Amino acid sequence: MTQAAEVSGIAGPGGTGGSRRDRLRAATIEEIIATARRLLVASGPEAVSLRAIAREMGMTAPGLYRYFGSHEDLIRHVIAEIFTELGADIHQAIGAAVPPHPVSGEPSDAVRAKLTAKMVAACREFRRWALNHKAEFALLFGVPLPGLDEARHDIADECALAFAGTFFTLFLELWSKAPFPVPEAADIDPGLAGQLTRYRDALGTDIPVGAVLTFLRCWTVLYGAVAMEVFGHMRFALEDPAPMFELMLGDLASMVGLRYPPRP
Amino acid sequence: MTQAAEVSGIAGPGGTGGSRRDRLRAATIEEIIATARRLLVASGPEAVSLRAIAREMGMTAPGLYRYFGSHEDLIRHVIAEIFTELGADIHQAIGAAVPPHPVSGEPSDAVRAKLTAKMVAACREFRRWALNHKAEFALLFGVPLPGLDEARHDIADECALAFAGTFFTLFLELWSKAPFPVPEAADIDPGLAGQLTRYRDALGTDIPVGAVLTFLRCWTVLYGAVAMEVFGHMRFALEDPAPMFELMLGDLASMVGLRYPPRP
DNA sequence: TACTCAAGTAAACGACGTAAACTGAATACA
DNA sequence: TGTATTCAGTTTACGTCGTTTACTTGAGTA
Repeated sequence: MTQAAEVSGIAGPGGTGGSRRDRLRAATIEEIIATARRLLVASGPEAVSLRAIAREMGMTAPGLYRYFGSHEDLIRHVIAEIFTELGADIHQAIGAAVPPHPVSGEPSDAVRAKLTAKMVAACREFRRWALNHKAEFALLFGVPLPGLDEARHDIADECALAFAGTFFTLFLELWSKAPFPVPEAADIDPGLAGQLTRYRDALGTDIPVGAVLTFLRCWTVLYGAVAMEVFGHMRFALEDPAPMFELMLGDLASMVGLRYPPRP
Repeated sequence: MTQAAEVSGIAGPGGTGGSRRDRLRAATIEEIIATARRLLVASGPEAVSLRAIAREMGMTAPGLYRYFGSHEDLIRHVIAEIFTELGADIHQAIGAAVPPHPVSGEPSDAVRAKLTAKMVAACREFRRWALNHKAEFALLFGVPLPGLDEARHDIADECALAFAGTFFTLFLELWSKAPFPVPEAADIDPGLAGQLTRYRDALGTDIPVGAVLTFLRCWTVLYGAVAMEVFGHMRFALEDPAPMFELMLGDLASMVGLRYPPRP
């Protein structure tokens, strides 16, 4: 009966639009996630329902329970994939960064110019991606899915950590090639120092805790600026926050001993 | 029939729990919003459905359409009320602020100490409220309801603007009682300067656009720190971000020419 | 050839937002 | 005083959703 229905289209894919997957091959987790992402991008977060995904794949919603324990479980896998992709995207932007103009002066000036270009490229790419992928950004960096208190640890958190690593790797490069002053460990609140030490050890590096602190402060500032703009919480004052983002890049640069915009 | 059902409880409020409102009086918008808020606080944002609100009030969901055009319309009124309440809350915290210890030295030091205490109190109260009202904070400052692009202007935006006024009033006080250096108007990107001028004029003050810029940068930093913490996006590194918030208060203070923590 | 099992489907449950039609009481007007 | 209108809902219904349960089907295997 099922196959009869499948064949009953008068010829060719028939009236349903031809987007049904091959009935003789099982679906894969990757296909499901890819379909969910297409729906997310095309029609926003609330369009990513099990029924819509299944419809898009030519199957029915309960079938998806073979692959995911729940709707939320599926979404968390989507989040994980987006984190990974965004990380790679920013990684590539860092690699492609070049200083805006050749630098005269001492060799260390050239190094700093290159590092500044990388940092600016990473932050700009983060903002650019966020503004071009608002629904995805909201999923990754907006209010979390389950509850606001729950402390889970799943694949999405895993990938979030890896994503943070993208920025942290850049930060390490800044630190190693052009060290900058950071708070003394002795000057940091003991409770905070302990947490920072744990995080540093989890990262597997040996930079001072003060540097880890600086990293997190940079990340907070960057997150605030981008989230504010993407979520439209700046529209009460500003139509186009782009110039303010550039100013914030200057703040960020000075936190890591660089200068932006550079002296021409 | 309706009234018979109302009376059919064996005696007293009966089995439904006694939370039904008086059938002889019409509901009011305020009652509906208050009921929605109770549900929001008690059971999170997804619990605030028209059916649940109506149930709680002893009526049926379509009846609410007499008062609101849609579920979203109702929620936006809830948001507006929360904005107003939060503004009043912070306003009160500012009024109650006192410097941590008596200040010796010049009179201007006492003024600065008082201003610092107010600023710190306002920011701390914002964070405290956010952490104690996560669901409400998410509604106000998370990803907006309709879409991420739409530019609407309704009662919620009205109240958001008024809420910003709470912080801006404080900022004006800081500026007038202890002026601090701000960017020169000539040094600001022309496009940004134009936007800042418009916003300043809408606010009805005559402070320099550089001061408006400083205000918005402070707000961005504060928003970033609090949103990050409330949404749990810092948990990948830190369990308790409270000490980092205190550090950020120091950054904020220095942006407005104050010092925090103060020299003892 | 019969058995097992993965990968689904079909039907159903209780939620949800919303639309349309209807009802009973209060009010306005002749 | 009687009648028309309006208010404040209710009833019913539609299509959506996540999820559960029971059933089917085709492929691989003992």
